[in-house]
Amino acid sequence: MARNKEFIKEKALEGAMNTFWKKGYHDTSMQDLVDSMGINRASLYDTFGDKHHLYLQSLESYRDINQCTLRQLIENETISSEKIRKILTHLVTESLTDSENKGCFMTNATLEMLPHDEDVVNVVCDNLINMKSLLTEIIKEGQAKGEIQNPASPESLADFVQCNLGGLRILGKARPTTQQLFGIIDMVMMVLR
Amino acid sequence: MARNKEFIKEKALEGAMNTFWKKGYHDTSMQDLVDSMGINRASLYDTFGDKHHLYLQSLESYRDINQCTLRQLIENETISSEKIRKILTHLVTESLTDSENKGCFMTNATLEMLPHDEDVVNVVCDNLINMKSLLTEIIKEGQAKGEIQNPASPESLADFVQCNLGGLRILGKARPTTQQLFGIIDMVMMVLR
DNA sequence: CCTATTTCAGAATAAATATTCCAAAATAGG
DNA sequence: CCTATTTTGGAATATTTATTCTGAAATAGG
Repeated sequence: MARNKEFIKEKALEGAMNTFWKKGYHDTSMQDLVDSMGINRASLYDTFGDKHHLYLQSLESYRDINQCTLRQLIENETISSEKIRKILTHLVTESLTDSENKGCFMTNATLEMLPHDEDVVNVVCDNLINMKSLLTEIIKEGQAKGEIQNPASPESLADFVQCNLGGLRILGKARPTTQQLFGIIDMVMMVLR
Repeated sequence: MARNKEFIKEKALEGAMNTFWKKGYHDTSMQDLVDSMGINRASLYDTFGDKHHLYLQSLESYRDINQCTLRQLIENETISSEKIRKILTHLVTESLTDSENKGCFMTNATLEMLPHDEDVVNVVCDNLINMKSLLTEIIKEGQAKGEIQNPASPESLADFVQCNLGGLRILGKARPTTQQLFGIIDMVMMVLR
């Protein structure tokens, strides 16, 4: 029995996510958020809480979207090693084509907010664990089917792939060349064999 | 024919470097810098220019110190592949032992300031090029001596190692385990063979 | 010992910041 | 149509910010 919101929460959150993604936490002002979310100051505080709480919700939203995108990306691929390649290629392609070159919000958040922000630590570690278990699963399956012949443990190989995903994110920020990034992918794939 | 400075420029710059390293550019206030550098506001502006200029000098200083440390680290090692291992191990050890877990200033700067800050782009790319040529040199030498048997081009292998150095920096921030990071080193060394 | 010049200490400034407040607008249920 | 309740717009507030200014302190060279 009252007035209705004039905006869609998810749309507004998407605006916040893009701004935090592009500018990071400390360089984003509430004014930036008011602009990019397309809602009023009071509505912002009322619906999302303060800046830090909104940042957390943005990061969690990014994590969910990303996990979902990745799983969709590989669901129709039958060869396990090719699943890994698709994940790596997806990241590299994103790095090379994003005109704003924002990188990965999760990685950006890791380097900006860790180790001091406990809340962000939780989201980042949660994401890292999810990602690792996805990779481990794929690798385990690949070893069983003989598509991945490296005899190291699936966990170790997953760590290795995850390390390279992070490294590609960094290199992707610093005027990378296409061949440089795809060369690294080939090298990683060679390791899995 | 005038008053002398009451501080040592290099010492003051070291204080600034540590603060920017720990907190990043945007979360560091001039007050933080006045405190950590142990000098007066007016002296700071007079000697180092504004905040951005001071940041640049701090980053350049970090780059120089780091390059120097790395070259010293490997100068007494005769086996090329072991030089690479020493570089990787040095980074991991630093990540695991730094009580503040600051990570690498250069990597932090890359994710915080790129792609928009042209001045930082220059320092970062310069450092990346230096690092790559160091790695390439070592790998080329190792291949010639048969200590590195992977037949890929030294440049590609250098890219690969550099990618993993970056990845380790990220993983090193998020509650890593010792075995996880050293496991990745073993995997990278296995690739070089 | 002067004095020209630089450094220093901290107050002053002006802009940006995150957050709160208040009154007007909207609306769902009676 | 009321009215209780929520949302909204934007002004208000109180910090914090980077930078500049002013005048006193120090000192090297004459």
